[in-house]
Amino acid sequence: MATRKPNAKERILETASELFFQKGYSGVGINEIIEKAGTAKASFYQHFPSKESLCTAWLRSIHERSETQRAELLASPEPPGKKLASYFEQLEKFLVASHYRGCPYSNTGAVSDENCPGIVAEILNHKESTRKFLRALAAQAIPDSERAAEVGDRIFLLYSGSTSEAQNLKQTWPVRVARDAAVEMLGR
Amino acid sequence: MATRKPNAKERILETASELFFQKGYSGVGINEIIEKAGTAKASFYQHFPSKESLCTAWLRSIHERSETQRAELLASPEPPGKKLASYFEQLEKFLVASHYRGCPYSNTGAVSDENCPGIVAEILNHKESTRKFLRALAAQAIPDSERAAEVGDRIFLLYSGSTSEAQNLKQTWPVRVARDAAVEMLGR
DNA sequence: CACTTTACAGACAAGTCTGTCTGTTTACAT
DNA sequence: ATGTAAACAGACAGACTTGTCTGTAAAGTG
Repeated sequence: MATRKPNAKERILETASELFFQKGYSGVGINEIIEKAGTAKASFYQHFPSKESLCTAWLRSIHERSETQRAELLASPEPPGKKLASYFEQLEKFLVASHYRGCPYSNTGAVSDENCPGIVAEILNHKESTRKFLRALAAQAIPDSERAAEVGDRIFLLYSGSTSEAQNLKQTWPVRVARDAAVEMLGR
Repeated sequence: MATRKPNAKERILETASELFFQKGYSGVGINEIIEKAGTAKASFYQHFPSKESLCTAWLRSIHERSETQRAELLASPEPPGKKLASYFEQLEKFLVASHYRGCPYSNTGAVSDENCPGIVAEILNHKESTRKFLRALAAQAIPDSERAAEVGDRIFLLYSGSTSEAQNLKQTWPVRVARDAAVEMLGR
């Protein structure tokens, strides 16, 4: 027995991604992760120096995925209003599929101590990146660049608020309300 | 020694309020609470059957405080736009004073398990109450009641999003951006 | 075949957590 | 003054936490 399976690191990261997202960073322990990933504890600490570093690896991986999605959307030839609407509709699908677990970054930030600089930095990076994306999308519809930045920021807040409240209320109306408000903002 | 101080329950609740808010529900233990409150563990469990019940008592107490503030604001004779602006400015002061700890309800909801029905109910209650308040405030400026409800919901999302992102970014601009957007929404 | 990398199993340390329990002391009201 | 309620101190149980350590087994490479 003890059949050695390769790619322990990948298995750990995938399992941890699922668990961190569904149960929150502080709600999951190393023991549960390695048990569900089918690895030994020594294998874990060979690849990750600490639980926090596993967390930052997770946040970074989902950040990269969303970055490519956003780049594709920005480059798409559809009208900006339609792209924005479909961005919110993507969010709605994501929230329903994940049982309204909300934003992984905000959730993690709500529990991680101040003495977790790596995690805090990852959250900051992702949030600023989201803001930048929405400003760029707004700029595709609004010529005045100063006004576009302002509208982009407003949409950023609607996006964040709808994610958070859909999580709290376990309902989808916040996302639809935010989508309509955001699209209206673009349309002038 | 062992000078018996009365009002152990109050001291516990006050201490826990401070700690839960600053460090998050899952980041604070019973031992820390009773130590800082200067009570014995037995005294704690005489007043609260569990940590969760202490948490719901905390959430309820701050909910009641904000309810009276909102009732006063709704009844004030100032124009609705001004009231809304000052509601956001209150939020900004609160966030700065608390070192950007964000919304106690959302923060608690991000970590409490699904098997904490009392906490979940308290969050739901507060959030629905906030939504109702903002709908009522919007109705004071918008005659069409259906449109007022829609605008109230949008402001609710701006309010939530600005709180959340001010926490993540540790900056105040989200609150000011949300305030301006919200006031504009009322003004037509 | 020999060597190195990778993963395995699992005990262990040192600390945390919630909650229970026993017993003592203080304050107050009758 | 006597009974009762509330608060005290603190040991204890049992489970959990992160991280370390020792040793072994399997796979790939020269």
